[in-house]
Amino acid sequence: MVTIKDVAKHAGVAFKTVARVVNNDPTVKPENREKVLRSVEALGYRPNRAAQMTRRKKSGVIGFIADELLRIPYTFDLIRGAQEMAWKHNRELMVLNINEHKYSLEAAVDHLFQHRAEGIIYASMYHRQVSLPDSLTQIPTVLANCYTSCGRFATVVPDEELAGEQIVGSMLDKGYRRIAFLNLDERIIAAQGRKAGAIRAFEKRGESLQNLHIESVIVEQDGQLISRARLAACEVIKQFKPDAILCGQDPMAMEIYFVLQSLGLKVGEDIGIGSFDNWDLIPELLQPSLTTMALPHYEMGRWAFNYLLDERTDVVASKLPFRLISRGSL
Amino acid sequence: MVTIKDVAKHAGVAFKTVARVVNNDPTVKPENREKVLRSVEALGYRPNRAAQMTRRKKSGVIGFIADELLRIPYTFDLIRGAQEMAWKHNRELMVLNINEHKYSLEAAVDHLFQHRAEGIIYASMYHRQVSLPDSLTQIPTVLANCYTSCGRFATVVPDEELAGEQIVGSMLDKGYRRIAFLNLDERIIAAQGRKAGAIRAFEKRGESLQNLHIESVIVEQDGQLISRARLAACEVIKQFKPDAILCGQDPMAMEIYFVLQSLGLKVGEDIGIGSFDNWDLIPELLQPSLTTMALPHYEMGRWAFNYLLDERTDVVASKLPFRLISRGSL
DNA sequence: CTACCAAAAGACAACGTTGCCCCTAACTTA
DNA sequence: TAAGTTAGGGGCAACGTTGTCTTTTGGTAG
Repeated sequence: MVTIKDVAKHAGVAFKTVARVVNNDPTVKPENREKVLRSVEALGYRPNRAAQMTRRKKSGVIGFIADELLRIPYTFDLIRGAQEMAWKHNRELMVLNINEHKYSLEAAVDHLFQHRAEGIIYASMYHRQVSLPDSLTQIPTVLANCYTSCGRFATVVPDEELAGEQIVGSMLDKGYRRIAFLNLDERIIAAQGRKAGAIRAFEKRGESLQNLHIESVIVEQDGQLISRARLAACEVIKQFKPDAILCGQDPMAMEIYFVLQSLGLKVGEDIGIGSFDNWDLIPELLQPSLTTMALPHYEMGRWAFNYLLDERTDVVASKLPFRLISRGSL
Repeated sequence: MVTIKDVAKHAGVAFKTVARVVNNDPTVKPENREKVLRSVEALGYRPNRAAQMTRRKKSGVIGFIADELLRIPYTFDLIRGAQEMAWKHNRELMVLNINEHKYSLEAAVDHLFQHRAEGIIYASMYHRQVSLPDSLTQIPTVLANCYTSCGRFATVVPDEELAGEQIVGSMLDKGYRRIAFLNLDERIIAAQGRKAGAIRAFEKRGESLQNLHIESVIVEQDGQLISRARLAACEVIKQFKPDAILCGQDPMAMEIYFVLQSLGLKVGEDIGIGSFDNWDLIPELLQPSLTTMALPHYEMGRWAFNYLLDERTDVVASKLPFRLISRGSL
C-alpha cells in the first residue's frame, strides 16, 4: 500500500508536510497543500488506521456486545442507533455477537481489550437482568436493555411502567372502559412494569380496578415460551367481557386477531386491541393495522453510545419512553 | 496499558522472549515460559492488535457492507454466518451499515481501505441487482444475495428456481393438483426464478400447466410495496378453485390465513398453504404452522467469508439451496 | 583444554504514523 | 542595521509490536 512517504516523494515535500495536510494543519502554504492533495489523489493514498492508532494511543474503538439469547428482529435497531453515532463521530463500532453455546462473553471482552476499546456497550436482546465479568469494570461500560444486580454499571432501559400507563391511559381516554391485559410471564421485568403502569393509569383517572383484568398468558417453562393466548382470549372475552384487549407483544396480538375473527368480532369496531413492541411487519400486516407501543431500541443505542462518547462516569439508570404508534385497532 | 516490555521487566527477561512466549515460539525454555506466563497473568497483559497489524502488515480485517434498503429481520443471519466464521479464523469482521440517505457506499469503502481490509463482503438485504464503485476491484470482493450487471465479482445467491421447483414438487408429491402461486412482483429476480421453477416441477412430472395459476400480487410502485394479496386470494379461490396456494413470502401467507378463515376454509385440511422465506416468528405463530422454504442467509454469509478466506479469485456465481421446512400447512 | 554446535535468548531495526523540537527565511520593530 | 517575531516546514524519536541477525550458554567430541 502507498504510504505517507510515497506521497511526500511524489509531491516533493517532507513526509511531515504530508501528515500536516492530511490532518488539516493550517500551517501549510496553500501552494504546498495543493501539491500534496494532488499527489494523494494521484496515488490513492489513505492513512493507515492501525498505524495511527499505535502512535496516537487512541483506538477510537467502541465495543458492542450483542447478547442474542432471543432473536428478535427489531433489536437490530439498537446496533444501528449506536453505529450511526459512531460513524458520525468517526469511531469504530466493533460488534460482537455472543451466544451461550459457541461465543462466550469472556472471549468477546478479551477481544475488545486487545483492540484497546475505549468503551463497551453490552446490549441484551430483551429487557432482563444479566451478570457480567469483573473485568468490565476496568473499562467504561454501559448496559442497554438490561441491568445487573450489582448496580455498578450505567444502564439504559425502556420505561416499561410509563409505557403501560401511556397505552392504558390512551385506551381509557378513547372511551374504552373494561380492559383485559394479556401480559407476558410476570417473572419478566417488562411484564411487571407494564402491569404497574396499567394499574396507575386506572388509579390516576379514578377508574375502578374492577374494570381491569390482568393475566399472564405467555409463560416460560424450561427455557421455552409457551403461549396460551388464544385459549385465554376466548375465556376472557366470555367471562370478563372486555371492550378492549391489551397484548403483551405484537405476535400475541396477531393470534388474538385470529381468535376475534373466528368469534365474528371486528377489531377496532367491536373491540379495541393494543399491544407492545412494534414488531417488524406484524403491526402493518394486520387489518386493521395494530396500535402498539414501539420499544425505543434505536434511542437506547444512541443513548449508550453518547454516554461513552461524553466520557461520563456517573452510574445512572436511564429510562427511555416507548413511542405510541396509533393505527386502526384502537 | 501494560506492554510487552512491562511484562519483560516483571519476568526478568528480554522483551523478545515475551514476544516468543505470546506467539507460541517453541524455542523458549519451559522454565522461562512459565515465568513469562505468570507475569502476563499478573499484569493482565494483552497484545495490542493495532501494533501487531502495523508490524505484521496484515490487518486481518474483512469488511461487511450491509445494504439495508429493506429491513428484513432474518437477514441478520447473513451477518452472523460471516461473523462466526471470522471469529473462528481469528479475523475481524467490520460491519458497516449503509443506506441511501445518510451513509454512503463510497464512505464505507473508504473506511475499509483505511483499515486495510483484506476482503469485502457486500450483502444486499433482498436478492437484487446492485451497482458498485470501481474501487472495489482493487480488493477481493464477494457479493452476497445480490449481483452486478458487469459480472466482475464473485457472487453467492439463493437458488430461486430450485426453490420454486422443490416446493411445488413437494406439493405435487403430496397429492395437491391445482396450485395457485401468488408471486411477488415479476421485476424481482426471485419472482422470476421461482416461477420458472414452479413450471419445471409441473413439466418434470408431466402435469398439465392448466393446473398451475401464477399471478403477481405484490407490486412495487414508487418504491412502495403494494399488496393485493387478500383480494387476489378471494378471486383466485372463487375462479381457479386451487387445492393449494403458494405464497411469495410468509407475510403474504399470513394475510391468506385471514382470508381463508373468513371463508371458513381450514388450512392444511381444506386447502394447503406453502410459502417462501421462513420469516422470523410468522411461520410458527400461524395455526397450523406454515410450511415454507427457508432462505439460506446463514449459509450465504459463511460461503462469502470462506471465499475470501481461501483467497479465491475465480469469478463464480454460486447458488445455494433453500431449506424446505415442513410444518402443518401442507 | 579447545573447537564446535545447537539451543536459547538478546539486540536492533522496521512497520506507518504523530508529537516534539528546531531550523530557515521573511518580515517587523526599534 | 540589529534584534526579535512568526510562518512554514524539516528532522527525528516514539508508539508496541515482529523479523532478522547476533550473542550467549551449555554440552559434547576430539
